[in-house]
Amino acid sequence: MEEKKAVALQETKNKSLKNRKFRELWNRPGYLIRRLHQIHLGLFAEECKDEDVTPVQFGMLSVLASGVEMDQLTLSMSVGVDRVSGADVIKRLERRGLLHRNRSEVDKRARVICITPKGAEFVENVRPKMARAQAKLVAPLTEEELAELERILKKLVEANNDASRAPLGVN
Amino acid sequence: MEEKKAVALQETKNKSLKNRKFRELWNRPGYLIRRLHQIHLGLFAEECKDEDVTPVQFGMLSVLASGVEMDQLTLSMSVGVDRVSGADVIKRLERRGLLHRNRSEVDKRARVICITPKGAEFVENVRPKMARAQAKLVAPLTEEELAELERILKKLVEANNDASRAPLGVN
DNA sequence: TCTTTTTAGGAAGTATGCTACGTTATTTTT
DNA sequence: AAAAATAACGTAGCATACTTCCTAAAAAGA
Repeated sequence: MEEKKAVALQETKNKSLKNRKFRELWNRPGYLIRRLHQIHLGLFAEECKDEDVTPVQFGMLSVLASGVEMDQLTLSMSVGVDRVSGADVIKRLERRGLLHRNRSEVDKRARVICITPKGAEFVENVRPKMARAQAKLVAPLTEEELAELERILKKLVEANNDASRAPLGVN
Repeated sequence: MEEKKAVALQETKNKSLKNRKFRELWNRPGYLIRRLHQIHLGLFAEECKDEDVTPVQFGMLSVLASGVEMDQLTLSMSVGVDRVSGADVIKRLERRGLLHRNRSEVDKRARVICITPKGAEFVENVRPKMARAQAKLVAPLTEEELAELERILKKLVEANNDASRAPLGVN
């Protein structure tokens, strides 16, 4: 009983501690992550302004660039967006002639997505620009900090994967 | 001349190293950050499903909750979104009666935003849920890892602030 | 004072990223 | 084989988050 009380008290303490800690926007991890996401979008857009492409669009194309074919859902999941968002992105990429959406012979519900030669060329063209955006994003860090950041981010994404609305590896 | 050549060679090496490093989605910091951002949105939505509020909406309200008044631009910048996105969010919050948009007497262009009693109550109601979402997001980390993550994120956001499309402290 | 520039906001357009609902096709269960 | 569950996709709707172009007001400079 005594122990239980002590635990409850400790939990209350932790809770109010966290409430205090997260009181300012600047101390909320979620806020910092949102800001960094915005910054990456900005850097990516700047590097790729001639190509007019977004990180998600490039992500999809670079998955397809190895020559694999897959349905819309698999493709969406492999870049970590939900089915509907993915379908939108795919539609826009099709409109630009960077990929094909073929009806599957095996499964009449599915659309099989494959990259076009134009799309493959596009990927190789954009890849160095994407890499520059990534490099700029983490440029302020030392090598040790970058390694630590990547380790922690991967840990968080792996551990919380099911909390996302577009969890990976579900299908 | 020899030195210049060496430097150029080194740069080429670094570049191809980075190209190789960022080849897989999973090793792109921008990708990991986007995923973690999604995860936070998911956790926040889960905690606040009864209230139907987003992190940005809550961010705005919690800035206003101290009783300050400000124009739309200042408010938008203080939570790190651009003018237009901010105006949209403010419109929705006004529709729900959580804040007022009054024409400024001093500057006839500006709208002065202030929180309503209902809005203030809302903030206090939601604050613990927001804190729980933050806590869940970083729950997989040790205290040392959390401290390191926050330090690195702040460093990145500060250093890259101007790269964002909604830089802070500009106005 | 008058002109120029800057600033606050509105409106329209686009992309990402969801939820919810419906349709059709496939798979599983009975 | 028929019924039920599941799965892939489509459509509609909403929120965030930008861009660009516009108007009107304020500030700065000549």
